[in-house]
Amino acid sequence: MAATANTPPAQGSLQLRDQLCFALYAASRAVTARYRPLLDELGLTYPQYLVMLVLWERDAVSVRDLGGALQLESSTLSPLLKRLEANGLVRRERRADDERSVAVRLTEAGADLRERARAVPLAIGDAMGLTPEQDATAKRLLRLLTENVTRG
Amino acid sequence: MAATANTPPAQGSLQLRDQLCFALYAASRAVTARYRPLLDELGLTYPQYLVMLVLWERDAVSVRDLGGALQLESSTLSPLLKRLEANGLVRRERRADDERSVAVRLTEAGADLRERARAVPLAIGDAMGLTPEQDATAKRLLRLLTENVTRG
DNA sequence: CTCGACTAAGTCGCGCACAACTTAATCGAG
DNA sequence: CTCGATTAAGTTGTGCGCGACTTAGTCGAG
Repeated sequence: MAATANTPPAQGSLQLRDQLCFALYAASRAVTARYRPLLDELGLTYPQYLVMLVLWERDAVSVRDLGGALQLESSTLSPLLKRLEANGLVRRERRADDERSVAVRLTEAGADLRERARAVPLAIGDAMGLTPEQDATAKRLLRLLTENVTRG
Repeated sequence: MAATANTPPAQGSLQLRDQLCFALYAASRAVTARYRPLLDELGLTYPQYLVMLVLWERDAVSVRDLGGALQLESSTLSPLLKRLEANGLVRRERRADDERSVAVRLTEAGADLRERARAVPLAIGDAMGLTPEQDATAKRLLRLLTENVTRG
């Protein structure tokens, strides 16, 4: 009976609760859900918010570089950017020096949104409720995991 | 210049690389991507695989309980289960004692798939490349994070 | 210069994920 | 017993996320 309670997860267990992958999947959706009401206020979805984070750091980014930063395909980004453009937050224009490439730039409204977005990471950090050490450890492990799983 | 390299992330930074939420989002998608070729062999998507994990543990589960285990809405599960049924892996039948509830059961093919799925967690665990301690820490932190973010 | 390889962005189809809603069954206060 | 509230499952609409493919522009060997 003690075997059920305290046995460490067997290698290759098919039990849902043993699996890191599920903890990851559940946590990711839970965090996104937590963002939703805050981002609704800004008229953004979570992936749109990530794109805006990149543009607030550095304006005039190509779709390719956005994909590199966010690890997203152009087939995901193109429609998303179209929606951001329709909402008046970004403009897209072909690069003069390479007509294949498209530069995504903030509009005035897109740049202005930054101020209103400042409260978001604080609110989320607060909701996450991890100590700075836990936060750092989590980030370190998740990056290592991403690295390992992507290479391999 | 040392400030750029070694400054700890400011509270409420809008920098993408500082954010735990992005590390989580990226890791989750990277892990799912790693599963994809393995699950293609079994004719499953990743969320379908999670449903099968639950059913392999305990057969005849209601949609409600599946939702509880996986933290998914019926609006996500209903079409997913329909596809699993179309692929011959599960059956759905109304409960006699409560006609609102639907019991999801494995077909023979669904039960048989379990054997072929045994290799999957091992392969993924291997690809993740974390030590048992790192794996345990990651799970612990992700569950804590999910808990905090869900309650709050 | 030319033409085939490569690259950037975008389209299309499918399967989630979830909010808002609908339908049907059950429950429980009066 | 009855009827309003609750609950389970499903439907609809929107936005990802990605594989497979298309279109258009660039590059480089010959």
